Amino acid sequence: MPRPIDPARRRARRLQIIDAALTAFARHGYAGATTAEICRIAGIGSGTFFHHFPTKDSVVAAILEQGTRETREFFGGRAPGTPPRQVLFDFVGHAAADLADPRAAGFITVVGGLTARPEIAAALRDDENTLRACLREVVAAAQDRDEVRTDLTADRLALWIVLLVDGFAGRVAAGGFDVTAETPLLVDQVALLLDGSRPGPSQ
Amino acid sequence: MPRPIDPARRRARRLQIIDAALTAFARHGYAGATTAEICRIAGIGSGTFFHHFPTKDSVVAAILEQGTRETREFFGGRAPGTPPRQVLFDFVGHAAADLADPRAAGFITVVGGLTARPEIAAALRDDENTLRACLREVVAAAQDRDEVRTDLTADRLALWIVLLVDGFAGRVAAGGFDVTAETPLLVDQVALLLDGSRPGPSQ
Amino acid sequence: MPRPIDPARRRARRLQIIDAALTAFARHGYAGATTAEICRIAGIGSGTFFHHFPTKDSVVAAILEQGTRETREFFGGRAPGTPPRQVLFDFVGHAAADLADPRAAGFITVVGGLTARPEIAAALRDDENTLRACLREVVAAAQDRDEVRTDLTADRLALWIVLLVDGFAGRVAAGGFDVTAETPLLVDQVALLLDGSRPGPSQ
Amino acid sequence: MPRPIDPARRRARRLQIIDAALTAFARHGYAGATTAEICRIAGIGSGTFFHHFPTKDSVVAAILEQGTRETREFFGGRAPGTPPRQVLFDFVGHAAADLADPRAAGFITVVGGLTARPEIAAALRDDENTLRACLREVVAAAQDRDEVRTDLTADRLALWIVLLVDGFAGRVAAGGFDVTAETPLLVDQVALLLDGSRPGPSQ
DNA sequence: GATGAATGAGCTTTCATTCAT
DNA sequence: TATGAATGAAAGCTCATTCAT
Repeated sequence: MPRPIDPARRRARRLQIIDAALTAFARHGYAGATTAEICRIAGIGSGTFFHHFPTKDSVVAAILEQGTRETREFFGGRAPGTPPRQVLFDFVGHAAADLADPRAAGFITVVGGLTARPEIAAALRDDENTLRACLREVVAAAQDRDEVRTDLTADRLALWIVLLVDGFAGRVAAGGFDVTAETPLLVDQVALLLDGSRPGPSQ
Repeated sequence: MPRPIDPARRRARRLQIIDAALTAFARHGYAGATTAEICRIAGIGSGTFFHHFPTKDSVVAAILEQGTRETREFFGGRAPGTPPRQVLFDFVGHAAADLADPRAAGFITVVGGLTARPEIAAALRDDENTLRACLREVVAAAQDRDEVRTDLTADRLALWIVLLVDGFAGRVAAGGFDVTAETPLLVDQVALLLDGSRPGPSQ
Repeated sequence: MPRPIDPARRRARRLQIIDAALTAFARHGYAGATTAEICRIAGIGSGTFFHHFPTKDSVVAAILEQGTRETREFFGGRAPGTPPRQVLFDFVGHAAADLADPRAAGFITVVGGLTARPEIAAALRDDENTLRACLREVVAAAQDRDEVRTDLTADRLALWIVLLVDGFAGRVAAGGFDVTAETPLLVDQVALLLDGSRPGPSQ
Repeated sequence: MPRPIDPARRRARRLQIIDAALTAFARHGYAGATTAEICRIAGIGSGTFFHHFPTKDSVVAAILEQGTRETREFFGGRAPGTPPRQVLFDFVGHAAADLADPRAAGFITVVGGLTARPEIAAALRDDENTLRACLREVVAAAQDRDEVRTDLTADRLALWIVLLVDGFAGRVAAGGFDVTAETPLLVDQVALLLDGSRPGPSQ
C-alpha cells in the first residue's frame, strides 16, 4: 500500500536539507561539511539524505539552481514600466540584501573552489549564464534609452556588474564587512560603471 | 664530515613543491589535488613532500605567505618619488599582471573556501591585513596630496580596491575573461573609485 | 519507520571485534596487529571497525575495561559467607584459569608496553586500581579475622598478590609454561606470602 | 687515507646510542620511540645511527645481549667459595638494584610486547635461557648442599625465581613502587620459595 | 519513506632505511 | 665516519554511499 507521496512534504524535506547544508558549508567549507554533519543539523538520518539527493554534490547544485531560479524570477517579476537602469540598481540592491545572510556569502566563496566537480561546475555555469543573460538584456534596453553608456557592449557591462557584486560577496565572506553600510558604495560604483565618466572631463 | 647543508637547495625544493601544488590546486581544487598528485607533478616521493611541509595545509599557507612577502616587497620597492596615486595604479596593474598566470586566479578561488582550516585562515588573514595596511598607507598619502577623494577614509578605499581586484580575480577564474583586454577597465574602475561620484570635476 | 536499532546486535559486533583484536594482538603484538588484520579476522570491512571503535587504541581500552568489569563482578559475586582468605585463593585460581587462554597472557604482555598511549594508560591504571582496591578490601577483612598476617598492610599484600599473578602471566606469555601444572605452586606462593612465616634469610 | 678505526670510539658510540634508545623506549614505548627521537637524544644524525646498527630492532637486541653478557659475568664473577644459596640471594639483590634505574623496568615491559619481531624474540629467548641456565646450575648446587628444598626440580625453581623478579620489574614499571623499600620482601619471597611450604598450607 | 550499520576506496601522514656527499 | 635529504611502503582513519529492515 504505497503511501500517497505528498509532494509538499517532499519539497519541505528538500528545503530542510538544503538549509542544513548551507549552514554546514558556510561553517566548515565543502570538504569539512560531511554528509553526517548536514544530517545532524537537519535532524535526519543519512539514509534520508540520500533519498532526496543522490550525491553530496547534488545538494550544492540544487542550491545553485535555486539561486538561478530566483534570478529568473527577479528579472521576470519587474513591473513592466520600470526603467531598465532602475532594474539594474534594484538587482544590485537585491543581491546585496541576499548577502546579509552570512551563509550566502560563505557559500559563494566555498562554491568558487569547486569547479573541479563536473555537476557543480555545470550548475555554476548555468547560474552565471542566466544572470549575465538577464543583465545583458536589461543593460541593452537601458542603452537603447540612453540611460547607460554605449561605448561598452551590453555584455561587457553585465560582466562587470557581476564582477562588482562578486567582489562585494567576497568581502562579506572575508568578514568585518558591514553589508548595509557598504551597499550604497556598491550602488555608486555600479553607477560609475554605467556612466563611465573617466578621468578627464566628467560626463 | 657533516655534509655542509645547502640552504639554496632546500629553498629550491620548496619552490618546486609550491609550484607543483599551485598547478594541482588550480587544476583539481584543494580536495581534488591529492598530495600524491602534487608529488607526481613535482617529480618527488611523498616522503620528500612531508620532509619539507608538515601538512598539506601548510603548502597553501606557504603559498599565501609568499604572496604576502611579495606584496610587502612591491610596496617597499617603489621609487621614493613616485606619486602615491601612481603607486596605487601600479599596484593594480601589477596584481592584474599576476593574474595572467591562470593558476593564480584558480588558487585564489580555491583558497577562498578554505577558511575552515585554521592554518590557512591565519595565513589568509595575514595576507589580507598586510595588503590592506600597505594600500591604506598609500591611499592616505594620496589623500594628503589631494590626489584622491577624502570623503571616504583611507581604510575604506583600500578595502574597495581589494574588492575590485578580488572581483577581477574571480572573473579570471570563472574563465572566458581576457585579462589584458579587461585590465584597462579595472584601472578605470579604480580611478572612478578614487575620484568619487561624478558631480564636479574629476581629479 | 525507523528500523528499531538492536542494541544486542551492536554489542555482539563489538565483542566480535574485541575478540578478533585479542587474537591479532597476541599473535603480532600491538604495532604488528594492523587494523586491516583485525578486520580480516573479524570478517568485517575497515569502515565497520571504525564505526564501532573510534581508534585502534580504543579497542585495547575496551578490552581492559571489560577485564575491569569482570574483576568487579568476580569480587561482587562471592557468596557472602565465604571466608576472605578463601576469596583470595579463589581469585588467584580464577586469574590463573583466565590465563589458560594463551591470548590473555599475550595481551597482558603486549599492553604493558603501551603506557605511552594516554587512553590505554588510563584504562590500565583504572584496571589496576580496581583490582588492588578489591584485593585490599578482602585482605583487610582476612586480617580482621586473623586469617592473614598483619605485619604488612592490606595494601601492600594486595600489591604483592598482583605482582605474583603478573609474574605468572609473564611466564605464560614467554611460553613453555604449563599453566595447570604451575597453578598449585602459584597458590602455594600466595599462601606463603599471606602467612609470611619466614625461617630467617638463610636456611 | 682511511682513518684508523678506533674500536674504543666505536664502542663508545654504540653505548651512547644504546643509552639514548633506552631512554626513548622507556619514555615513549617501542613504536613511539622513533629512530629520529633516539638520534636527537643521542645528539647524532640518522645516518650515524644506521652506521652502528643495521635496524631499529637490532638496538633492542643489542641491549638485551648486553644484559645477557652481564648476567653471565655476574654468575661467572662470584667468589668460588660463596655458598650457592647466597649466590641466589645476591642475584636477586643485584637484579633489584638494576631496576632502580626506572628505564630498565620500562624497557623490560616494553620489550615484552615485541615477541613478534624475530630478532628481538631470539635475543629475548637467549637472555632468558642464559639466565635460567645460570640459575638452574646454582640452584642444583644449593640442592646438593641441602640449602634448598629438593621437592621441586632445579629448573622449576629457577623459573620461579625469574617469575618473581619479572613480577617485581612489572610493579616497578607500573609506577608508585618503591624499589628499595620492597626489595626485602622480594628476598623474603624468594626465601619462602626456596624453602617451600610448611605443613598446614591453608591458614 | 526513513533509518543507520556496513562498506571500502582513497586519503594524509609516518618512519625505518638508503646513499651521495 | 658522519650526515640528513630523499624515499616509498604501509598504516590509521574518513566519509560518501548502499541497502536490509
